[in-house]
Amino acid sequence: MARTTGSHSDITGPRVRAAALRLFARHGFAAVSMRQIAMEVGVQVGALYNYTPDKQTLLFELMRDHMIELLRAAVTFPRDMPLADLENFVRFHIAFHHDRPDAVFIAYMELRNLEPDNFAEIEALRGQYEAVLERILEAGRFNVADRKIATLAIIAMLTGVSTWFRTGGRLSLGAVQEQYWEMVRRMVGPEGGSV
Amino acid sequence: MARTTGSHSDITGPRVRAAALRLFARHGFAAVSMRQIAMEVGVQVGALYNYTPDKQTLLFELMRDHMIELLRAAVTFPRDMPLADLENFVRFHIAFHHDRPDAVFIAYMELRNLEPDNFAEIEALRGQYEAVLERILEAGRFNVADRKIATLAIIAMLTGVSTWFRTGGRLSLGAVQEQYWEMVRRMVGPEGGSV
DNA sequence: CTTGGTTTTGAACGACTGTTCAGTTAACAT
DNA sequence: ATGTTAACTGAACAGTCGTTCAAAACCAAG
Repeated sequence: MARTTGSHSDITGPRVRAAALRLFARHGFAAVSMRQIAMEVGVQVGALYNYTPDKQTLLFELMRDHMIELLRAAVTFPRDMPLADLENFVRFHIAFHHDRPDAVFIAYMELRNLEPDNFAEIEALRGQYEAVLERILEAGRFNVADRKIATLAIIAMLTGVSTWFRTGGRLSLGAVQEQYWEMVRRMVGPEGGSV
Repeated sequence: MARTTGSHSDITGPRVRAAALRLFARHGFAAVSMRQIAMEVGVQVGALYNYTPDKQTLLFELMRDHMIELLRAAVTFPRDMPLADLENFVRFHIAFHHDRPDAVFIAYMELRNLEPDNFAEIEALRGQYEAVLERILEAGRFNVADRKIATLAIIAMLTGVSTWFRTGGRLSLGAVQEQYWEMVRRMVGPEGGSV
């Protein structure tokens, strides 16, 4: 046997990435072997190397693609009214991360498994994403003592949702978005707030 | 050669745990080999098995000990005035986690590498810690729509500090505590707040 | 100085690791 | 129908993995 029936680059390629994403998120980059990925795809190990030069690059590209997609979606904000932009950001962050639990998990947990150059690139993208929120906080005259800290605090808080939220649980995603928006709104002080 | 001069169980034991903690935090459980740990301790691999039945248990006990210490420190709160208790909790959480960056990192990142039974035990301890904050929020009549969500949001926000805070940076730990307390105070609404 | 117990070594076990590549087969163009 | 190329197999490479264990070396007590 060699090439299997119905085998195509544009079919196997995405399947390799999907399997890697799933397994890396589930068990961690270091704990997953190339043979496990191959088995999930239904192919022999060697075939994977048609789609990635090595395991490290496979991880890096998954993270990079996720961050780029996140960033692209984030910068399309209208950027008109700061309070509305902030609300949009909060709801967007929760929804976007909820739709991609595996990618989110990897992007936050596997940084230490990246080689220095790759790490720097992902960190830069993350910085750009944080800058989106920071600019919103800057545009509105929110009552924050330190804009950078408020940015990081809000993002950490919102990202935390994906560690416990499960569809079909006590609360709908909409209800969660609502409550987090309420908390963030209060956190950044007045401006249509409670004063 | 066999036993080396000055070798003692009560010296090597802690050194094994310290090395494992450091390496697991740095590179991840799955990426660290028993031989690496042994080398850090200055001993051969086999010697490690005088101090742990296996690698998995070594990880589990590090996490369990950390969680127990965290919990013990947390339940000593006076539990008199809710607003003061909340402030104490915020400052405590930041300080405690800042003092143990490696243990914190492991406790939050290596859950998926625990076998089911071990996982359940750590999760139970985590639940108890969350309950401490939840009870504080319950005692005070804070303006939170959902107590459980507020609990998780606050803890996620506070824990996030350890991902970026470095001693000697722009802000002192005290200043960070101050700002986070301010944000939390606003987040949970009135009660000596801004209304 | 000997005995008994604790601690560590050194080597080995079988299984698994990421990666490479010649050979084989399916798909497509002519 | 034939030739070309893209996709995959199967096997091998040199290491590394967690774990076990007899033998050796140390420490303390008698």
